[in-house]
Amino acid sequence: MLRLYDTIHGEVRDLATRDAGRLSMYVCGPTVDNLPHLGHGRFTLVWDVARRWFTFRGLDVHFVSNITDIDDKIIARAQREGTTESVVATTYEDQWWAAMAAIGVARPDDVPHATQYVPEMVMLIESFLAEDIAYVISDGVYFDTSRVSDYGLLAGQALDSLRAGARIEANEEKRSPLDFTLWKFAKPGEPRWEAPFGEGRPGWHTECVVMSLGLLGDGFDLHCGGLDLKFPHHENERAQAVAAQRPFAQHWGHNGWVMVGDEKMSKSLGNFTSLTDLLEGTDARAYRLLVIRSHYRSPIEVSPTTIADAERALARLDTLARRFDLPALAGQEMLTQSDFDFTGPSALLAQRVGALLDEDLNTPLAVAELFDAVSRANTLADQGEVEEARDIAMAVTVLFAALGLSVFSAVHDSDDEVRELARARDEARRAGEWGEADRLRDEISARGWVVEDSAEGTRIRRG
RNA sequence: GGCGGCGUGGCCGAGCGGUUAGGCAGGGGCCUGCAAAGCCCCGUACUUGGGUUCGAAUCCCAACGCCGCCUCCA
Repeated sequence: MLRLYDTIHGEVRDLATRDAGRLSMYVCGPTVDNLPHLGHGRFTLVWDVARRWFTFRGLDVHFVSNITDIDDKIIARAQREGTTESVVATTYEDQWWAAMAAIGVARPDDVPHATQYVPEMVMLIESFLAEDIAYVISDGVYFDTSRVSDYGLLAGQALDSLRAGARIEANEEKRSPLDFTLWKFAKPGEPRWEAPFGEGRPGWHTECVVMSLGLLGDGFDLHCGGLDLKFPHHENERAQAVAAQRPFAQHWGHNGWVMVGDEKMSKSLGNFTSLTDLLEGTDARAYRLLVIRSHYRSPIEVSPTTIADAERALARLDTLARRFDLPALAGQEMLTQSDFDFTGPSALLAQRVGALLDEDLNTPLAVAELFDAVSRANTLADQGEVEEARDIAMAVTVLFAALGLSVFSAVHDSDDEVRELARARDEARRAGEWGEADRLRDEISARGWVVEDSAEGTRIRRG
């Protein structure tokens, strides 16, 4: 049984599914008003890993993640840049998918866009107005939070306590500072949709309820997002579902933050905060390894140091793949356990790693287990137990691939020139001309390559 | 003010009552013509002060420090 921490209950619980063998999962996606940042990278990686693991374990996962393509920030950017909202949204959505592809996050099964669901949202808001659960004031339509008796469930605080902590609200017309926008009336020049209660655009919280329920249906299984979305976003989504008398997500998952060292976060300091920047010049797999090396609910430190650390750890894995000539796995397509045959020494490994991941996705312990297995495989190979070693090494790459981390030989195509130098060096070595051999090695490394001598022959790899 | 989290060896990061986490970096060794890769060994860490316990990094209390949410945020 798969188990996962649930925010509402505050404990790890069985991830029971509404439909046997199927898991419906909604992850709040980005607002496309800017380049994706490291935090976006983390949440997408965390839930991509979860999705992949659930799939690996045999569940038929229906994974939905939205794109918020209309929002104040998008409007602001469009005005600032003298362009339209849809140009801004399209531009940054393209950047988003490019970054997702780069970090190996699989495409969701459905990608609802907020602007495609406006009529449904209008209907929902109308029904709230009809029952006085929502009310109209000068700048828009608001949701009356007092109408939901258990409001504050996700926040872990009662309505009164939340209200007491609310900051000074500029809008005096609201019944309560906690009441949130369902619909914003359009100001001159702003994009607008028709609605009986006035032209405007939907509020963010309304988008996600409508899209998640619309695509996954009542009482879907799992709703995920960053910890910061817990309140008010998820609280407000839930409040609307409750008010609409529709069973909502049965299980809530929230991932931890990305810490970027101190407050100094600038490209000039090499302290990149944009995912796009990070991906320039680093192996994207390093970020995934960094993410799975810690628990998804813990904060992680992302800095040039921790990324470089992960890159070196990755090299150790790639070296293993090179040693056994293992094929690269993972990518857009997801793996299923039933496609693999874990027998012999790898059976125990797969079983242990599986048990760890089944229990609230304990990726750090799973990774530790896998690194142990790397040592074991190398040791066995050193001792000549090649078959057994290969079996374990293979299982290591499969299990990493199950989490979306592709381990591969990284034998980049060296050019003819480098290959010729290597051949010349081999000849020199055969002739015992060590001075010449070393000189040739220097030439090879000056071109950015590393030569390795082994029983199986000379290998050239990227340094 | 309310709610919540965190402080682990040089760095990252698990563990959450008794066992070597793991990775990276560092030191020593084996292997190698020399390297690279790999393997072995090493550092003996848990903010502080009390307490509970046969036994605490792990539970309780307090203090200090850091962070998050209560406003848009992954």
